[in-house]
Amino acid sequence: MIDKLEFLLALAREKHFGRAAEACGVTQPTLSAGIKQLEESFGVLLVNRGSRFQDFTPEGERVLDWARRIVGDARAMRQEVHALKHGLVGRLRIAAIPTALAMVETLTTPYRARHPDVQFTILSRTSLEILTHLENLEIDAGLTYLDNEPLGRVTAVPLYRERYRLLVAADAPLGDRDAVTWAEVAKVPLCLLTPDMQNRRIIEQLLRDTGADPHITLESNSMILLYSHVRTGRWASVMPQRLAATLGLTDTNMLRAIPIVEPEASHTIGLVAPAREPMTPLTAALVAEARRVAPTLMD
Amino acid sequence: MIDKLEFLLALAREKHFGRAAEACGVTQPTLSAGIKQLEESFGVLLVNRGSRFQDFTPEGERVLDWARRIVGDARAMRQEVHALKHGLVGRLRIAAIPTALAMVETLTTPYRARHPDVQFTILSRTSLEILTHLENLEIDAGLTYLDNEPLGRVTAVPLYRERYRLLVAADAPLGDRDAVTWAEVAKVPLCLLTPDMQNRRIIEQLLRDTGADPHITLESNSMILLYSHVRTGRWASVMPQRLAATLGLTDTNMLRAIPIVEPEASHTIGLVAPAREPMTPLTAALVAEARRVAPTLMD
DNA sequence: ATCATACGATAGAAAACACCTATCGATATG
DNA sequence: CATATCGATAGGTGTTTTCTATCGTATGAT
Repeated sequence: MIDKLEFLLALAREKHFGRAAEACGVTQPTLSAGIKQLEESFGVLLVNRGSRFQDFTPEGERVLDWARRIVGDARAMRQEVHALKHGLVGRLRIAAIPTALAMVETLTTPYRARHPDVQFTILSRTSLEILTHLENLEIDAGLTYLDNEPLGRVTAVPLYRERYRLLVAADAPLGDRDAVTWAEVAKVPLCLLTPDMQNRRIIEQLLRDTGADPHITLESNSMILLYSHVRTGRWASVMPQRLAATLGLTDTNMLRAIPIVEPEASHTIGLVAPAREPMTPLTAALVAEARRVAPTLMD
Repeated sequence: MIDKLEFLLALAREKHFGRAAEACGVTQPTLSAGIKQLEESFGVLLVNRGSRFQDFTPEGERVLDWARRIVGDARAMRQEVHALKHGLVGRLRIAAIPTALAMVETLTTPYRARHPDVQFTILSRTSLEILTHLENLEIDAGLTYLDNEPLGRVTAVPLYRERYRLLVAADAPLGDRDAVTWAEVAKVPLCLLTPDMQNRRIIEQLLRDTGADPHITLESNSMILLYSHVRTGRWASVMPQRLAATLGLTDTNMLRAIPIVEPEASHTIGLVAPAREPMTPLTAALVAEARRVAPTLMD
């Protein structure tokens, strides 16, 4: 039964019987049969298919919702029992938005000190991807914006507030200022993340709110790429202050990190984890760690 | 997997492999094998047994906790999908403490008007039994005291407050009074419920608090039995006012229902249901009904 | 229109699994 | 010490699961 529900979850992820089967480690007929068995046991069609996967029926969506919960609970149960015997062992899968990647360390370092046998997989993802991956049980926790898009069924722990700075060479236009307005920033050619990133959309919105039409010279989904450009002092960018500090971009002779005002925008970033009660022990420990370090990060 | 968890739940209920197997509709070796498979899959012993069932290991208790949730969710899922197709159909299992039995009608009657295809099984149980049966998924909801013993993981809807009256013949001692004190009641021989009922313990405590040693002439776990005795006018009892009214005991020529004061004791009675989110559709509808009628019952 | 391709359903065989009956061994009970 | 009770074990049987191979259909390209 639970295996069949896993089939259904895989199908929801992959939207493709063959790939879903592969993800589950079974052949396509096996997965097809599994889905059909679910349908027969419920007496309802769950998947609309016409020679290929189309989508889920309303009933299918409901079952999917339950399946996420039941499968998640089953995994949490296994993990908890295992932890009772062997302590906290396993792999924690975390996803973070690019601008928060540098902050993951503030969680993982103390976590590892407490639980040295836990391994980490940390992925760079968009805020939307983080939420869907949380839903699909593909990650255990995420680091993302808490106050913008609706989060869904998650527990959130606020960690810090993202405030924006203009990173620019000291001898470039605006480079001598103690503060700049968004209207002024909008006139400078910028390196930013790609538009699928919420950070980019936030910044672009702030720029547009001034009435200007911002000019994005260079965009990338990789912070390393933006970093390497900005560090030369020949490119400007808008970055969260804390991130720029972590990257050492505020300490160079060439570069200045200038507070941007009017409005003094900020967004809360925090840890999100599935709203399961109780959580898996690994995740619970991460949330505990987050609550512990949050006071040292929030202002 | 889920079937095995059901085995475990049955074993927790019956504390006996053979009876648990019978309850699950399988033979004892099958159930034994199922438990053993769970143990092997977790790599931990779940049940302490030495030639017979003893108890659950700590790990077993944890698994049991998860099993309750997972099995409950699986059932809720089935019911919800079924309800999507066929509307609210099925059987609602309710347990109520004896003094609340007469109030069940205030929920079931409007419920049935809304959902005529739902059948009911209503059992008379002690407040403790109600809570364990809720835990074990043997009932869908209960009617019991909300403000005395700890309730556990349930959602509670207060329905009404139980206040106490002395039921006594008009020509008996105290029969002419407009109000009596608990101290006075303590001197009258009474018919009450058996001591496993919380109502009995509540009333007896109130009587003892006066310093007296109450005299219980007759006790029973059946309200019908108490009713038939009290109705003759030859026996006295202490009953919740609302119950006495429902039974018509306050309208006879012979009998009087006298408010008991000093202290003016009262206890909240309400609907309890498993704290599952979302609930099964049948249970959710019952809780909704309770919230609807509560204002008409509470004072 | 025709062909090629991708996708999911179906058929049939082999393997795995679950469940049963019968029985054993151990431990309480008289 | 005899007996009954309980749960584990053994062995056999029927079902279920899963595999490989193939089919039918829709889609897209030529």
